[in-house]
Amino acid sequence: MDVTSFENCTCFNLRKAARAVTQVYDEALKPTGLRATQLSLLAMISGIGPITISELSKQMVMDRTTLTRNLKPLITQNYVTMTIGEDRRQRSVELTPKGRNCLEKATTLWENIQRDISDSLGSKKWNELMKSLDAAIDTAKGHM
Amino acid sequence: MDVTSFENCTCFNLRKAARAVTQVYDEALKPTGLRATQLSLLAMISGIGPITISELSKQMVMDRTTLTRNLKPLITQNYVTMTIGEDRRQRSVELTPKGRNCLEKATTLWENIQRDISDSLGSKKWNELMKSLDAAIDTAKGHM
DNA sequence: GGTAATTAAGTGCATATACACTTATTGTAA
DNA sequence: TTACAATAAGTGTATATGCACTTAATTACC
Repeated sequence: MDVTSFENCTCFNLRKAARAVTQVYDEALKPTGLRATQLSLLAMISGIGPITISELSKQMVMDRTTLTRNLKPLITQNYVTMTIGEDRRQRSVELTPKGRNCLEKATTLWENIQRDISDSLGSKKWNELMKSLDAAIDTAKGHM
Repeated sequence: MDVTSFENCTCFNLRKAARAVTQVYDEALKPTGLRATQLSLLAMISGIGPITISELSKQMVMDRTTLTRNLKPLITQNYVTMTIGEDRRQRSVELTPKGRNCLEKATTLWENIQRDISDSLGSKKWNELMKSLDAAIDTAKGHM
């Protein structure tokens, strides 16, 4: 494959795939009112919360200011609380019971679409995709 | 690998990788004033233009309304022209000489970062990534 | 030829993304 | 202890993304 052909742009193809797959996940998650990114956030906070904005942004590989804004609708809907930490510069982010409940309900739908997509891809190709993405993220981090 | 573990969410990992890689490409393209998405658009229009909005949006796997908005800054900067087609519902999109010139200059920078990233990944892993992304896009399209 | 269905594109709204800059707080060194 | 450096987070601005709805033009059917 020709690396220097525009149609093989790593960035373009990653974004294209992200757009396509996000639409499928968003559609599947519609009954929950959550977008794919929001579910990722709830799941991440559930797994490692209480956590600060900066730390969470590192875990998500997401700009800190992007994270702040992505948290906003989740806080408005009372899925997440943001409180001032011991170090008063920090903010501590945590799931509410309502957020945990929403996450639990969304998990079923997520599992369905996640399995659906990985089945369609086939186990081998899905594993390759996951490994390739991890490698791409590592490589990109090395260039930042 | 466990398909039903949140950290292996296909959508989350695709978006995460897209974020990380986009930042690297955007940084590399800074001297041109183009973002990665804008360069993709110029390159695509250059390759297949003149083309209608709907057709271009299909090629980009990008929502038509997203495309309209992404074209705006390129039109403002006079890199792209949008004219009314024979069928007056359609818009015909095309590169200007200025746009072609900008694309040409950006191509060198793009080739550098594209090669840099694929070299870091290694030829084998990069090829796997490209193939996996293509497969993911096809699978997603099948679910839309 | 006229009306209904179809098609092409735009707008309103909301989220997603990140850089540059600012504000508030904490740590450090003279 | 005070002044400066470092750290955590928010805001302004601009692009990126797509759904729901609207407008304009063409096609199809009678």
